[in-house]
Amino acid sequence: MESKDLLKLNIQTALKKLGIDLDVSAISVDDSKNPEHGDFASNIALKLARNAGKTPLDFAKELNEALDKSEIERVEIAGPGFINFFMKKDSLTSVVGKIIDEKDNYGRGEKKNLKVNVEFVSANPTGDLHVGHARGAAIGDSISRIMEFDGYDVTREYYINDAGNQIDHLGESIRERIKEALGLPFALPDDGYHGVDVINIANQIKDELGDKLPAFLDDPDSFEFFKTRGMELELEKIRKDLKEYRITFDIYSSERKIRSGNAVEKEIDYLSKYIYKDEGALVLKTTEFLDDKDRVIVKSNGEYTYFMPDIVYHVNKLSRGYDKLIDVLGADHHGYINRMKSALMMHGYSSDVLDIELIQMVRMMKDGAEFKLSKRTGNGYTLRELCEDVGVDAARYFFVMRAATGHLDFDLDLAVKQSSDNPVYYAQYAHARLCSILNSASDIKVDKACSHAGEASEFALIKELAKFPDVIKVASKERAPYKITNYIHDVAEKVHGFYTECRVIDRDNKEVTASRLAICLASKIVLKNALSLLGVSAPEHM
RNA sequence: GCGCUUGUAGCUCAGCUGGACAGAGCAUCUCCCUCCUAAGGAGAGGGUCGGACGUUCGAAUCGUCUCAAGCGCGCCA
Repeated sequence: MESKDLLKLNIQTALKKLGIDLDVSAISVDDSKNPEHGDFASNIALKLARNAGKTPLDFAKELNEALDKSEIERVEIAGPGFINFFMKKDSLTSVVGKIIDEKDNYGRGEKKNLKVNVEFVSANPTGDLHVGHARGAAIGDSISRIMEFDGYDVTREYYINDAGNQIDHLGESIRERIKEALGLPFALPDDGYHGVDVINIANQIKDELGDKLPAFLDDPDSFEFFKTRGMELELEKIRKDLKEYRITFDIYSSERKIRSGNAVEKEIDYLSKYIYKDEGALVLKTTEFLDDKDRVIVKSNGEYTYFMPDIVYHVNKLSRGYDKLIDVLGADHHGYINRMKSALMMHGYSSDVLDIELIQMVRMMKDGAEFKLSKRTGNGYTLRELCEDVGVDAARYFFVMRAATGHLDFDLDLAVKQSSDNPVYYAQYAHARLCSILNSASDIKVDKACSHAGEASEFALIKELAKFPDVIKVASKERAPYKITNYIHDVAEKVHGFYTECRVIDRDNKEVTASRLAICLASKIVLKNALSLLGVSAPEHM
C-alpha cells in the first residue's frame, strides 16, 4: 500500500482513540504543494474540530499525539490547523520496488466484474473519417483503455447507421458514378456524395462487376447491391484508418440487424403505456422522466424517427448484459441525453446506466489560422491525412490533452515540432532518456529498495510515481483521459529534473548508482504505462 | 424565450465533492553542456480567477442574479 493510504489508516486509528469513528474515504490527505508543508497534509482537524467542540489547533495536537509514528519522521501543525506530515524516507521509497515488481500492472485497478460498453466513432460508412471524428475516436478509445486498466470489462462498439437514407444516397451516388464511368448518361443526386472517395469506390465496384455491366444496371437488385457493397468498402476503409490510429472495435453493430425481426414493433409494444397518438404520429412520454418535451417516435407517415430505432439499439446493448453504457457523442447531441435516459428508465433501468460523454468541436490551427480542408480532395481534412501529417502519437495525444467538454484548438505546427514545446515529445524524450541510461548500465543490478535516495529531485519524482494509481482511479471515474496527459507531463517534468540534478551512472559509487537506476526503471515503467493508456508509443530511442 | 457547455496570466489550458501565497505549457527576458540524449534544466516578469451579491473561520471552487461566447430546443439524423 502506498504511503498516503497508510497514513489515512493511521489517522483513522488515531481518531478512534479520540472517540471518532470515520470512514477512510472521509479522511482527506493531500500531497503537499509546498515542500515546507511536508510530504502530505491533512485538513482533518479543521473539518472535525467544530463538532468535537475544540479549536482546530487543539484538535490537531491531540490527534498528533494519537498517531503511530513508525512511518512518520515528524509532524507540524501549521496555519489554522493543517497537519503536515514529514515521512520517513523508507516509507516514501518503498513504492519504487513495488513498481519494478508489478511492471505493466503497476496502477492497475482491482477487477470489478462490471461490464461496460463504450460506443464511439459510429460514423456513417459513406465516406472517409475526418478530423471531426478523430477527437471522439481518441477519447473513446482512451476511456476504454483507462477503464480496462482500472479493472472494468470493456467492450468497444461501433454502431453502423445502415438503415437510413444516407445509405440510399450512397447507393445512388455509386450507381451514377458507374454510369458516368461507362459513358452513359448520369445524374448525381443533390444530396448524394460527391467526393473522390466515392468515385474510387464506384470504380472498384465497376471492376468487380466487369462484363456484367452495363446489363446489371437494369437488374432490380442492382441498387441494393450498390448500397451494401459500397457500404462494405467504405467500412473497410474506415476500419483500416482506425487500425492505423490504433483503434480496434470488438463489435460492429448494424442498425439493419438491430431492426430485424420486428424488433422495433416489439419495442413500441413494450413502451405502449408511455405512448400516445398526436395528429397521426406516435409520441413517447419522455416527460414522465427526465425530458422537458415528449418525443415523436413514429411520424404520421408511418416512418420511424431516428430516436425510435436508437432506443431499440440501446435496449439491445443492455440486454447483452452490460452494467453500464457509455456513448461518446458530439456536443451537439446534448439534447439527446435526457430523452434516451428517459426511454431506458421506462425499461426500469436507472438513469445512470447510460453515460453520454459529449465531445466539443475541434479547430485545426495552422499558421495561426483555422485549417479546414484537405489539400488533396477539397473536402474535409481526413483522419488519414492528419496521421500522415503529424503522426498517430501526436494526433492522439493532442486530441485527449484537454477536457472533452471544452473546445480544442489543435495546433498542427506544434504537433510536428520535434522539441520540448511539443508535449508529446517532452514526454517521449523523458522515456527515451531513461532507456538510454538503463541501457548504458545494463550490467549493474538495480537496488529495488532505492536505499540511497537523498536528493530533493529524487523524492519529487518518487512521490509523483506514487500518485499513478490514484490518477487512474480518477481518470476512470470521470472518464477523463486528459488527466493522464496532465500526469504524464508532471512525471516527465520530474524525470528531467532528476536527470539534470542527479548523475545516475557513477562507476565509483555502485550503491548510489544502483539506487538511482531503480528510480529510472520505475519511472520508465510508469511513463510507458501511462502513455499506453492513450495509445501513444514510448520510444526507447529518439 | 428555455436548456446545456464555456468564461482563470499576452495565447492555449489545469485547478472546481471549499482550505495554507491561484498553477502549467507557449510567448518574453537571464543563466546552465569536460559528464548517462541541451528534443533538457534553473530563475524572472506577467492574474481585480467575466461581474455583483450571498453562505462560510475560509470561495476560482457552493448558491442567487447578471454580462459575454458556442451549441441545442423538428413528425432531421
